[in-house]
Amino acid sequence: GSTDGLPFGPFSPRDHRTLEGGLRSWVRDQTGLELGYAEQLYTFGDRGRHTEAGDLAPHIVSIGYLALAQASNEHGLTGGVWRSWYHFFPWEDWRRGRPDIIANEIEPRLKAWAERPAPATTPQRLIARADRARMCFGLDGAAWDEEKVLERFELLYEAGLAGEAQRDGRSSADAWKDRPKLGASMHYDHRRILATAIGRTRSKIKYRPVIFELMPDEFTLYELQKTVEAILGPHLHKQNFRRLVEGAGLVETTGEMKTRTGGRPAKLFRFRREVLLERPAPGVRVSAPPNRN
Amino acid sequence: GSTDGLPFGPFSPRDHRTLEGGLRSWVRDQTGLELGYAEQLYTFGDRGRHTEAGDLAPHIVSIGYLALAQASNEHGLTGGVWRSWYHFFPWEDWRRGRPDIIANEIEPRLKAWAERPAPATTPQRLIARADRARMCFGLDGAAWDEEKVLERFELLYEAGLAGEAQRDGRSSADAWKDRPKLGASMHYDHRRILATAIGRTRSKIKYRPVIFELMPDEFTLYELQKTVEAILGPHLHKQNFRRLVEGAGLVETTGEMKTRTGGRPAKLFRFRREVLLERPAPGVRVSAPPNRN
DNA sequence: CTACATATACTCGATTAGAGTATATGTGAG
DNA sequence: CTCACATATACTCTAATCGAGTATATGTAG
Repeated sequence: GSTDGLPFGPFSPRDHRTLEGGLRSWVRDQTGLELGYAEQLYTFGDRGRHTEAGDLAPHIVSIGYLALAQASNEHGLTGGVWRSWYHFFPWEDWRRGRPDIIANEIEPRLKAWAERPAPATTPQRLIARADRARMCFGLDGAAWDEEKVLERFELLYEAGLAGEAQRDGRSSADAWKDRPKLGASMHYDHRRILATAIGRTRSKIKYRPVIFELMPDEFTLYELQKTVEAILGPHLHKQNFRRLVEGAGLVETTGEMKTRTGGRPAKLFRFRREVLLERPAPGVRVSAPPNRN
Repeated sequence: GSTDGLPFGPFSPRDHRTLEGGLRSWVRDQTGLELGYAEQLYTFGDRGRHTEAGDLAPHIVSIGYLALAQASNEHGLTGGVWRSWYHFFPWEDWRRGRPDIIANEIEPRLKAWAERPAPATTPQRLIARADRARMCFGLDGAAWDEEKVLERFELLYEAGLAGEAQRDGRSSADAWKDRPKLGASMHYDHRRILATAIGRTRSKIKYRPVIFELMPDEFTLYELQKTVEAILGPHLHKQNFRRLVEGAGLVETTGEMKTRTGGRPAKLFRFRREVLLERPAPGVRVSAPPNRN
C-alpha cells in the first residue's frame, strides 16, 4: 500500500562487526544517504509486534536507531522519500502556535475516551485516563512538554485514535470510531519508533551539540534557530536565542556575511568544536516558553 | 571463578509477552527480588562480545535493563549477592570527596597512555587521548560530570586499565601493564552494562521521581539526601536540598517524627504522588557542586 | 527614497541556585 | 543533671540566569 515506513534491514554478525555499522551500511544501500550522528534508541521485542504480517510470522526483535544527516545530503536520495516527521505527528508541530488538531480532534475524543471505564485488567497504580490526557497534551492549563512524544502517541494508540490500533485489532468502543485517525500511519510499529526518536532528539539537542549534524558548515543564527524550532516545536525569542548560543560558546563567526536574507545581512557562523573540551554537556539549552493554550 | 556478573537470562516470546515481563520473571527466579521501576538501557550486539566464552560461541544479543528495588527487599535475596556499584567503579564514589584512586592511579596511567601514539586506524574526528582523559576525569581543572560513567569506563578499557581488556585480548604496550587493574572486573561486558546503568540512574533521578523507588514508604529528608548522594556521588548542601525537595512538591510530611536520629528528631516524609500530575518532569534537580579537585 | 524585514546590542525585573548564619531539639557521656 | 554534640529546620544574602522588552543597524524591494 502507500503506507510509509522507516528504512530497516537484518543484522548479521557475519557481515558487520557492530550494530551501528550494519545500520549505516544498509541505510546507504536502501536510500543513498550517508548518516552522521547515530545513536541507539530502543529495542522492540514484545510478542505480537508484527500483527500486520500475520500471527504465524517469526518473532522479530528490532533495534531502533536515531540518526541524523545533513539537509544537503537529501539530494543524494536514491531510494525512499523524504517526509516531515510532523506528517505522522501533526499535533507535535507548534511552530505556528498550538496546532488546531489538539482542540478540534484530540481533546474531545480523548475526553470521551477518558469517561469510559478502563478495562479491569489495568493495574491500580496507573494514572487515570483523564489525568494522562491532561498531562500529555497540556489540556486544562497543564504545561506542554515537547519531549513527551512517545507518551502522547501511546495514549492516542490506546484510545484507538491511531490508524495502527485498528489494524492491530485493538477493538475500541469509541463513539468516534469512524472519524479519521490522527496523523499518517506507518508500517508495523514504526510510528512508535519514530515517536521515540523525536522525543530523544528533542531532549538531546539540549545537552549535546547534535543540532550541528543537521546544519551546513556555515549558517546564520536565524537558520540555526529555525532548525531548532523545527525540532522542538515552539518558536523562540530571537534575542535570547542569540545570547544563549553565543554565550554557550557553541558557535564562532566565520568573518563572512550572508546577504539576501530579506533584511539586514547576517553574520555567518560555524560550529565551535572546542566547546566539547570546555563544557561537559554543551547544547542548545532552550526551555519551552510558558504554556500558550 | 569469583568474578561477579549481572543476573541475566534468555528471552523467549513463547514464555513472555513482553521483554520487561521476561526480565522481572527470571530476576525473581534467580535472586528472589521483586523489581520496581525498570527501563531498557541499551542493546549490546557487536561481534566478539563474548570473547570470554571463546570465538566459536554463538552470537548473543543482550538487552540491558536498569531496574530499581527497595532496600528492604534485600532481605528476600535468595540467590546472588548484593554489591555496591562502587566496588566495580571506585573512582565514581565522591561521597568523601575526590577519590584518591584518581590522583594516584588513574591520572598518571592515563597521562602515560595519552603520550603514546594512537593506532593509525583511529578516525580523524576523534578527540585526542589527553583531552578525553581530561574531560572524562575532570583532570587539570576540568569539571567532573557525574553522568559520564560509561565514557570513563570505556576510556579505562581502551587504555588497558580494566581487567576485562586483558581478558578480551586487547594488547596494550602499557608501561604499567603489571600494575593492578582498576575496580573489580565482571563477566562478559557486564561492567559496561553496569556503567550505562549508573549513568542513566544519575541522569534519571534529576527529572523523574525514581529515587522513591529506592526509599521505604516513610523516610526523613536526611535519609533521602543520603540516598541521592549514594547515587550521584558528591555530598549536597543540606539546607538547599531541603528547599529543593520541598519546593518541588516531591514530598509531604506524614505528621510523624523519627527520634533516635543522633540529633534532633526529624519529621517523616512520604513521596507526594500528586506531583506527577502537576509537573512535567519532577525529580531531584541537584546539580553537582563546582569542581573540588 | 521609503517601507519593510531581518540583525544585533542592550536593559530590566523575576526567579533560582549556591552558600552561609542562626536557632531548635533530641541523645548520651560524665 | 548538665553539657557537648549531632542533627533538624528556618531564614538571609548574593550572584547568575532567564524571560521579555526596547532600541538601533543595515540590507532589499518597490
